[in-house]
Amino acid sequence: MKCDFSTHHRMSVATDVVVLTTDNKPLNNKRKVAEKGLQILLVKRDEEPYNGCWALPAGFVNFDEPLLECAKRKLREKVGLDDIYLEQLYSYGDDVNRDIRGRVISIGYIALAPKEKILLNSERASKEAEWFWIESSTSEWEVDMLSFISVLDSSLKITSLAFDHRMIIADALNRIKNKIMYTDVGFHLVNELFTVKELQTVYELMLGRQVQAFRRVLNDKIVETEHWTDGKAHRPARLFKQR
Amino acid sequence: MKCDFSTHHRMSVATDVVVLTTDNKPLNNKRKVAEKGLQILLVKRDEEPYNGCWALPAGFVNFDEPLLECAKRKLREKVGLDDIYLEQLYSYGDDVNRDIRGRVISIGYIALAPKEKILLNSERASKEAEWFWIESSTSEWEVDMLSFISVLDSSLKITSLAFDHRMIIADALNRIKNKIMYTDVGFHLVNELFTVKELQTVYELMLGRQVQAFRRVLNDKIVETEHWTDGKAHRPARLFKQR
DNA sequence: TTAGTTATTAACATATTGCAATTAAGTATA
DNA sequence: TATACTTAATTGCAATATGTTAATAACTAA
Repeated sequence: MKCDFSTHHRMSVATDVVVLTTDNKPLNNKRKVAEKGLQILLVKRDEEPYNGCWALPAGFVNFDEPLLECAKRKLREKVGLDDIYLEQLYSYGDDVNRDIRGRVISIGYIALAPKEKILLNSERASKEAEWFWIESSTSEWEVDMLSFISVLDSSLKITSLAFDHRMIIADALNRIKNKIMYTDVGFHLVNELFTVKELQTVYELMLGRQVQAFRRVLNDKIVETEHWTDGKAHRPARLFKQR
Repeated sequence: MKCDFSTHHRMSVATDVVVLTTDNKPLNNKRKVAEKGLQILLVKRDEEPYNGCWALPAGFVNFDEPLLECAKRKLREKVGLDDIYLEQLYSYGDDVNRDIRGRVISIGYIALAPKEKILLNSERASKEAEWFWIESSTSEWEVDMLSFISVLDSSLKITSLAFDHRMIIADALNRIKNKIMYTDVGFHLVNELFTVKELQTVYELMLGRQVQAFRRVLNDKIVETEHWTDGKAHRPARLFKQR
């Protein structure tokens, strides 16, 4: 059977971006230590379906637009982000009814950046965009175990996200978890200059476990600089950069 | 700017499948040992563009068809394969002109199977499908270094493949290479019962290097059976199965 | 019987990692 | 100023994993 290149098989293609970063959690009464946590950027939808629901920054790919360019554009338009690390995650299109409006194939992307870099552009961000803490009750990033808690209002806990975005987020977290020890993706979540502790925290948050002798393990991926954290507290730490 | 769900952004979506297996290479005059090699299944196109060129088994996704189902269907239709391991690879759509006919997003898939399993269905295979040896002059699967040599006619060496299929193949090989030591994908390339040597060969072909003390490394992934290779040559080898 | 081939295990060196202790350099406070 | 406290960074040791080589086992072929 010849395949005719007509319109009968045309469908909509969208990109969905999982924007991840880390930040200091609010100080716990019991412990004075500034614990770090994982954050994800979500936007509140203002149209059907899922109107009012929180969702990943997403949008349709224009007919003459590269996929990656669409992901970048949506980050620019919806949350004012630019020049951020992006990698393709997975394509979602096995459930033909994943979007009630019609057949939509969605290309998932992962975006990573240190919080400082993102804050620079935050004034341009949409008012409907907000950071949420990512929590998981297991060391695995399982769909059922994921929860999202508002950074601004800890009483706001999202249990349902638009479309299949919960699954996309779980896939993104597992992707990073699986490759962080074997690749250099972790460096996208710290500044150009970073302390060993900062980088270690990123790795441990993604892995959901501690990493022993981190300095030794990462030794050939990082290089000392002559800069130090300013000594406002305790012993100053040496700043490193990626080799 | 609201996104209108009309037809202006609709495009064609296709699946491209990289079918990989291993087989015995023809006996070399100098060495009697039956060396193994990697093979890929390609089909000869019978329509424009790239009419007459070799290409990956591929085709357009129907409007109401899951992506994975489309990949399965194309393997059935074009090369008579069924019940074969399939995993999604990557989606190709950054070059808006990758198909001269219009905007086409292609979802790449990887299919793996031992040659014996594939041969069972070979009678149903298209006459225009053929296995090719995959060679690389480096230990990396680089696009420039890949070459494809016909299994049936060693003088037939493909230097150009249809569309961006050469890149898709390189991506597929690197994907398997990167995950074979940390996952169980390698088992899809051997039979249910296999010798240590057979599994080791699969790993070494994908990695492009030797793996020392393979039995020890894979020890917790395999389990002994009471079956042995039939003693037609030399010492019989114990057959294992996946744990 | 002996040499040749493949399979399998073992022995040893080296590399990596988990774990715990130690030293270093700052702050806070009595 | 002395002491306790906090964080940073290094070191030592045990346990595990891997690279390398050798030894042993089971069969074929001459």
